[in-house]
Amino acid sequence: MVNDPVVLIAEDEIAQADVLKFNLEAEGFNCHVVHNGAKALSYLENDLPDVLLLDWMLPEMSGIQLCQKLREQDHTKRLPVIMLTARGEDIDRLRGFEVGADDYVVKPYLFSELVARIRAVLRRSRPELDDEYIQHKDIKMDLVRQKVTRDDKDINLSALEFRLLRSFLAKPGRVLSRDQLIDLAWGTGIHVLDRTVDVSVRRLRSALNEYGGEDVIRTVRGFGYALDE
Amino acid sequence: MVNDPVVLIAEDEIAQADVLKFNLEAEGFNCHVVHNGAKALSYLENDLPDVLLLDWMLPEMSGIQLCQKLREQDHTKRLPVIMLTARGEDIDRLRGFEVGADDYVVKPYLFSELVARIRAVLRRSRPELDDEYIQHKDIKMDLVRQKVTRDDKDINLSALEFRLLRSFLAKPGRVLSRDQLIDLAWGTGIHVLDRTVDVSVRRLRSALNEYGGEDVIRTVRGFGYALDE
DNA sequence: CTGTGTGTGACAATTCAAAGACAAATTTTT
DNA sequence: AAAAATTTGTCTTTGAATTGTCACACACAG
Repeated sequence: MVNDPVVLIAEDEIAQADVLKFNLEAEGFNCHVVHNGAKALSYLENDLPDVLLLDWMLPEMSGIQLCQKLREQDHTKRLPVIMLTARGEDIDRLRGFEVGADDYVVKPYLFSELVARIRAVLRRSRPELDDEYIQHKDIKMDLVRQKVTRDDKDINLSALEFRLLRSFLAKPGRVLSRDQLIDLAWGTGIHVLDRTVDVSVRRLRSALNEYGGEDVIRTVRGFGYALDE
Repeated sequence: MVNDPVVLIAEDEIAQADVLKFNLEAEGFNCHVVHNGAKALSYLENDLPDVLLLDWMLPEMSGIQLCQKLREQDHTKRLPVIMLTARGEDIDRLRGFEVGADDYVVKPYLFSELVARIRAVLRRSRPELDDEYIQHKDIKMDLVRQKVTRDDKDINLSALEFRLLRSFLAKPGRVLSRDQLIDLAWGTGIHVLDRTVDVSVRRLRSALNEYGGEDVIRTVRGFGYALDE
């Protein structure tokens, strides 16, 4: 019998950490919570989790600093790290500055997506946990690699188009209003015009139909759009 | 006239409210967020959501106080309220219906459980919002897909015709006056002529009878219209 | 029959979404 | 760091569908 994967959550907001822990445990992860960088470090002296969920903003020692420190220490050098960042917090620094995170998730996140990311990171060390993807008709979406294929041919989507398609795939058939789509694909609190959704849907459509095939997105006049079933 | 159930989230922690909103929207709820009791009250002056998610600890006015206040006001008296409380916060008082919440969820909560509670409360107060389908004789209306079939053949309805038919289906057999229909299908406060209702009913009729079948809408001379039983 | 209320066809005003274009912002390449 | 390529948001135009109103025909009750 294999032990449940262990997740260390480094997050200063107690309420948020608790909700996270509770939900992840229901998904079969074993969680420990620490509320600042120092405690994370001292925890890691004794125990190595399978993955570290690291809030970008931590008191005393920021997520970046902690992450860099981890990369210096021999025993934590290969520890998988997933960063939790708020939108707008300079994500470039994450990639460009070679902080060394394995992945990052932007808040507010879809809980199911976070789980998928964790599973993906774990897959490296524990290959019995497999990849997470969504399929609908001939469209396959790999949540982790951010890749989409249709009829086994690669579809090239921008980040926004990817999130838009993901919103549709999450609830196939359901009519989503433009406002809902903005919340789901752009993010809560982001302000763009209704018409911008139309344009992005058009771009998504034409990307999906690049190699032929029927239009899978149904326009529902006066309401919004839906994925055809 | 949005179709999805509307959830008002009263929670002061922005990050937490955002994650909640994001996830609930992916489940098909339409969410609004307010960050304190006063704002919740003023929101409720104008709009009534289908359910209120209320954090026990709110700045300025606690969740309890707010809830009690809501029970005093006529228009919010029957508003379903789900309390979000931290463990240890005195749940007995909630149970002892001293406060008047319809249900409560203890933080940290399982996201899926919260969704289940919301659905349960919704089922009680507005069962038609929780259903995917409304059916009447050979007419099926799929609310989340915004599709109508009669005798399994697709019926093409405009947005207004859809809302009109939904109004009839919500109260099968009951005679609805033109004014009532205007409130239900056009929206409260919208001004159109009585005769406009007649014309829209005609259009709805002819759409429904496109592939044959009896007229299901009965004219009640001097009163209005009703769905035949 | 008569007057009120409803169905019908027609029409104009309005609303709505697709397409095309373009500039600002972002990312990638050089 | 500069240049090129891509992505993204907005605007305008265009065509089509929807919607509100009217004038007139018809139906029904008294």
